Amino acid sequence: MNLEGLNEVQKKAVTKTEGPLLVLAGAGSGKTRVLTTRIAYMIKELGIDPYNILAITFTNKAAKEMKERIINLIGPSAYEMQISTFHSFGLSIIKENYEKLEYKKNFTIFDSDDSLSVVKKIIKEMNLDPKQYNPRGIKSKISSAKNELITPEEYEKFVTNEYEELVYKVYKSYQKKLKVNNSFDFDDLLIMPIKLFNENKEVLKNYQERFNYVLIDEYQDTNEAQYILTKMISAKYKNICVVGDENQSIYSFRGSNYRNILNFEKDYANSEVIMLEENYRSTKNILEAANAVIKNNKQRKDKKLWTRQDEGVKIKYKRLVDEKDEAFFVKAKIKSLLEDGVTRNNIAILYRTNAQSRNIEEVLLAENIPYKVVGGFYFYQRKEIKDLIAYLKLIHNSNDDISLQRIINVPKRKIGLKTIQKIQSRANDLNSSLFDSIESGKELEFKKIINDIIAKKPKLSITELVEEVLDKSGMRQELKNEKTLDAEIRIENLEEFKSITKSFEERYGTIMLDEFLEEISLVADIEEYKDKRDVVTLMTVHSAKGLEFDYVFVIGLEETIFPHKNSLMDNEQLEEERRLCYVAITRAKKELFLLNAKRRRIFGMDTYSPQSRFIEEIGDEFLESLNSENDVSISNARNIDSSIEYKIGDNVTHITFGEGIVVAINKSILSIAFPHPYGVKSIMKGHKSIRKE
DNA sequence: CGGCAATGTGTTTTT
DNA sequence: CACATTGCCG
Repeated sequence: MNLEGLNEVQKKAVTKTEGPLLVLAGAGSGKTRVLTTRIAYMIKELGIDPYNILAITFTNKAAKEMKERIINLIGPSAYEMQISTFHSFGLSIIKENYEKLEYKKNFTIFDSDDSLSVVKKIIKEMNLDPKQYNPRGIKSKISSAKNELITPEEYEKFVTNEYEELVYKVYKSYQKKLKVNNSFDFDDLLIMPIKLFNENKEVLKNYQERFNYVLIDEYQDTNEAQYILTKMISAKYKNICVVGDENQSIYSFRGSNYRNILNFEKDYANSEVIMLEENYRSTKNILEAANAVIKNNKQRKDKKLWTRQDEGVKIKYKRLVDEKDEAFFVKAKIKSLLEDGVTRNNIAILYRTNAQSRNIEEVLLAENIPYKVVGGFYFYQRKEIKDLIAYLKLIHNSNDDISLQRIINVPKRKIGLKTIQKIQSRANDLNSSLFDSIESGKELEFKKIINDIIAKKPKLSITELVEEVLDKSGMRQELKNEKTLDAEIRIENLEEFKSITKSFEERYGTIMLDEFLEEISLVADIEEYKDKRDVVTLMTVHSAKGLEFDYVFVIGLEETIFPHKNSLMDNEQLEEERRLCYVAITRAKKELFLLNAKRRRIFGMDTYSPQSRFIEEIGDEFLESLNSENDVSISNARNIDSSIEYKIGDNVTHITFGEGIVVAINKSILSIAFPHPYGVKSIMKGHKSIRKE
């Protein structure tokens, strides 16, 4: 096993395999390399069975990457290893033990929207005004409680006011509903294994024996449930290695607690601590800028990253007129980088909120610069896709009342509120699911459709099953009848869904419905199923954690955006924004551009914000301002050939997005439907990026 | 029951 | 601005 090329500290982190180990790994300190080498070392040098190793990462992407890198190091035996996110690890335990949890095999997983629907429904049933009691707020309270491992019974004890009393009632009923629906929400994927282990010590023992080597990445982002789960699994052998950096803790809104990492030494006796402080990623300027920002946080261990690298060029800062100008600046800069021979894969644009991607997309689109948006909710969030998935969920688990209610009248079957109330009350009387309680009326026809598909299911592939649903449900026909552009796009999207199922089948062979539903509920990011292309990357700073790029643009550095307005009042939250900024800066290897806009349209309203405080915190030493007194907008240049006429239905080819169909024309703007995952894009008539067939 | 217009409400961040 | 929800009419 070749450990050359690792520094002394890294080598130690690789070879100290027994007992508790805390690796404090600063940004860019070669953490992933250490982790993968460590696992390879354990298997190859020490002969540890990969089956006995559990590695937990924070995102599916990280899990996938880690697995690939280990396979490169040691070959296919790495497939024996469990490398997954906390949530998919939890799910795998649930799958092996659903009976002990008193669930049926065909359980489903509720996504955040499903959970919200349940809460809304409960509030309605309690005859409360959802305006007065915001369902989102209540849902988030419930989720926090669950992640703190507080049961409804325990929650009741802490109730101090009317609102908490209400949350308690909703929480209790929420849990009951999940159970009746034979379903788990995201939080359950962590909690249920803990419950299982508490009630079945021998089950826990089996997992402890199996996973006698445990590795946890991004430990600073673990919440209470994840913390306890980790502790339980590793309690027997205590061969636990956690890796993290409290300066990069950015998920407290999800209950994560960076104190878990600070307390590690107290939690595990005889633990060893290794600090990786040499940064191999960024230039001195970038690294020092990051240090300058983070030192403003009071709550942190004092540690400082250093690098042997050159100073590099100063960070560029530019304040622009508005968000369009900002996007144009990014585009212009990217173009010149590309002309200098930089490849698109080495460029990223980072932002605080998902909504900010839009302006950038429009400009890149018009300029034929291929890009991908990572993590956007894009596809799976579309109505028609969610409807289709609801059909699949109901077919899989007929107890899923939430899915049933979503689609019982999709397409329109003249089943309205009255009918649903009727079914509901019969279901209550019979103590059955909505689906089982149906025995007459229009709804019986719906039931028949579902039952027919269920009967055919064993003989069908997922793609065929989807086809069957689109066909027999009447969804496709209804959209076809509409003959609107909107409907056409929806049909396109549904067809596109089949290309996902197909790529699944090509990749994994025959896949069962439950596996498929599982996958799409846990891996929301469609980019994961696509081949790597040479494109510019757009994503939130949160999604960028763990990644690196030669050239990084951070946009929207304004007070109220970054730091976000909701965080300005609370110092704890402000410090988290600052850590987020630290993450953003440290993504860059060679050059960093910081941008903001004087004026920005938010909710259709013009808003004016001063520059982000983080700009000043970096200071002139590392920062070069590109602002001058007489700045003018640069966003008026356009390249259009107005002589080309278009009509709806025209086939066009876009250099980046391939073949598309014109689905709408609004003055000089064309709406063109492109294949998945691009969807419908707006492009100027006659723009040089498109060619009429 | 469906359709349409009026009204209102919201965006941090993600498994 | 974009969308979801509500209220009213046929």
